[in-house]
Amino acid sequence: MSSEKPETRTRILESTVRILEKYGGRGVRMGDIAKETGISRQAVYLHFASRTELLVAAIRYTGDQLDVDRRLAPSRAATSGVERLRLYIEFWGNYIPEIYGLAKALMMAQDTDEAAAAAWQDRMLAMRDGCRAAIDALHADDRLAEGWTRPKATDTLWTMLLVPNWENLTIECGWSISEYIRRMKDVAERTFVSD
Amino acid sequence: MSSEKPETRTRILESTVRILEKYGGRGVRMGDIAKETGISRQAVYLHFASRTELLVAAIRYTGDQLDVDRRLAPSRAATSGVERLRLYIEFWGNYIPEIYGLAKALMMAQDTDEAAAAAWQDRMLAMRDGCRAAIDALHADDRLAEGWTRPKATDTLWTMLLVPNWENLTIECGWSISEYIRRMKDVAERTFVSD
DNA sequence: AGGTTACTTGACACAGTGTCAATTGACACT
DNA sequence: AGTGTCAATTGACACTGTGTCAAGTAACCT
Repeated sequence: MSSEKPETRTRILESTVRILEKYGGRGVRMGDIAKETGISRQAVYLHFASRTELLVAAIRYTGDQLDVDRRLAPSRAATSGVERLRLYIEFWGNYIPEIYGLAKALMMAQDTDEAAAAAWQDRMLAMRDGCRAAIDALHADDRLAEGWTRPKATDTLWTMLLVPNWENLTIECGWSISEYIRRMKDVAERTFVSD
Repeated sequence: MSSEKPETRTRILESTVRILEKYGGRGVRMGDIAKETGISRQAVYLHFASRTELLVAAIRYTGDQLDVDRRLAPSRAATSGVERLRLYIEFWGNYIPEIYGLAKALMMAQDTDEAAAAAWQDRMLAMRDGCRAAIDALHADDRLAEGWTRPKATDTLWTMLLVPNWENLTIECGWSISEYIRRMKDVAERTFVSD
């Protein structure tokens, strides 16, 4: 576990992230990852029992690398519910592009792979917690718009922020990251904030 | 093309829809479809050159069966922009559950299959037209909320109504169809309608 | 009877995942 | 030098699912 020389396991994870990012998660095979790492296909299996296990490890690895806690700090430190909501959307909007390749691969693996589904589910539930915290903060300020219960508002905000929506707006519609963030903040405010 | 006896092609389409609906689009193989139809796997290939072609034909077939034009009539007959928006969401919310199995299969095939991607894209662009019409109607009434251009509002409404969102709210969060419709109308109104 | 059409049967090529066994090369310990 | 161990290599193979191909069959039409 020391870090004197880049361990093969780590090198595999890094090239997995790199290559997945490059091809947007599409059609990346175990052999491609091995080639990118500069080892044999079987050597990958010495470190990860299956493609899914590798994908799951890769998303954990990038999560660690990207230091989610530090990025989340601003929204956690928000002094009002509205500010918390805005800062959380800002965090998330800047975070997605960094994990998109991985996310795409994991989302695609979901269809065939139970473990991948569970791993992605886990990540998305973590994101849901962030949404709930923002909605709760809004509610605590008595600024949650009428007609919403906290769970329903959480469901809705969570759904709005899902990766396929980001994908559609940025990749399909050609929005920039900053436009995505700006407009999602706007939509969320109009939808959830009273007054 | 007469309809005296159910043609094999039609029977294949019907069992495809049935089985896809049953398994939510997951893990349905050509052999399963053949078995469900009561013919050999190869017979399916006599009518459809590939799995994708079959899926595409199946979605067209259900589209025809479900008589989209009739269902769209109310929203097209709306006398105000707001009404048009609400009725369009109502149409769409009732329509998705009927095509969900197919939609899921087609969305999954997208990852590996160019033709499936094109077919689904085509359907989604048709849906986008409906969104644009609703936004245009709102704009014509001068009720499009400030900050929106018509294209950006169209992109956003379109994205909101995408199938994965429906999937998340109903299947994952457990919302009923009517709750989905009610709340989506509400969100869309708060987001796009001024006053 | 002959011909056409729709379907069946069984074999096979191909891609990608995952497994297995035999082998190599480097390093460490004695 | 000799031995053991560990990581990685090589090549073969099983398995699944798609799509292809060729030969055979059965019903229907004239």
